[in-house]
Amino acid sequence: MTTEHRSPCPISSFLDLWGDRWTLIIIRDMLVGKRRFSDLEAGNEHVPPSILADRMKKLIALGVAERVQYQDKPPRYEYHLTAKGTALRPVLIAMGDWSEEHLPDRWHTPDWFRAGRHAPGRD
Amino acid sequence: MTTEHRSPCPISSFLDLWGDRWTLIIIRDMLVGKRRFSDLEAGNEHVPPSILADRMKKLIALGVAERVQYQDKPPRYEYHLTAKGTALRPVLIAMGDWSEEHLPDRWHTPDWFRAGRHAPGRD
DNA sequence: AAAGTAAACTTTCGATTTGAAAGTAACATG
DNA sequence: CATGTTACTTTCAAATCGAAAGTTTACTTT
Repeated sequence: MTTEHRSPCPISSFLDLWGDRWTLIIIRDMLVGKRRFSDLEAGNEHVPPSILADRMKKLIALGVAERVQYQDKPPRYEYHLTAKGTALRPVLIAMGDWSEEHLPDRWHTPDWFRAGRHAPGRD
Repeated sequence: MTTEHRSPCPISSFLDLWGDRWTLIIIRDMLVGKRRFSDLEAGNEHVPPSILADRMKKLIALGVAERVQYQDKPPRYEYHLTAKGTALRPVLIAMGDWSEEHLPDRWHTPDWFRAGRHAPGRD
């Protein structure tokens, strides 16, 4: 993966990496505490598994997530965000703020998300 | 244009609208004070004119920009952001902040951009 | 022991989107 | 009257998307 940037502008560079319809939705779900492929796949927006697999490879290649084996007998894996990944939270909050103010009938961003915590029930 | 949202989540709704490689770059340049098609086309990243035309139609349809005729004799038009459009600035700033911290050798977001002003020399 | 379930993916393939290049329309200028 | 400027549109091959089905490995149920 050649991480080529269209210009040295930090905004366009951000979009070079994350400017698509799915990647930041996956990051959102990981910030909420989801770790497993099937969990991420089953979200509200139904990421196709082909796209999810592709994006997880990209996240790992960019150092934003890590793949960890969490059991042996049937080999199973889960994903964790790195600090570089959790640092994306303010961007997602800003996006949510714009939508809540300018689009009708959107959900509210929960306080635990703003505060940097997981969804209640996850840890 | 059916503005269909994948879910009522404000983050995914934001990505339904702006989740691509070009639209927010165009918004960035408009926030910087660029108004004319040729100005927007000539930016650092070189938006193809076919994409620029398509995105401007979308911005207008969504109430984020307006098209104004600024001369008659050869009919010429320019674009202005609405309040709904300028409200995207905090999202772009958050994106830039992430890139400055996590990608090497990016430009710094200028203070006048953070402060909500145009580029020096534009008004 | 055969059948079914589950997790984590991969493969296939038609449809959509992208983006480079060239073309168009309406005038202005030299 | 030839060239330039602005604001686009058209064309088309290539890349990407995404729905559906298939694969692998191992455990669980009948």
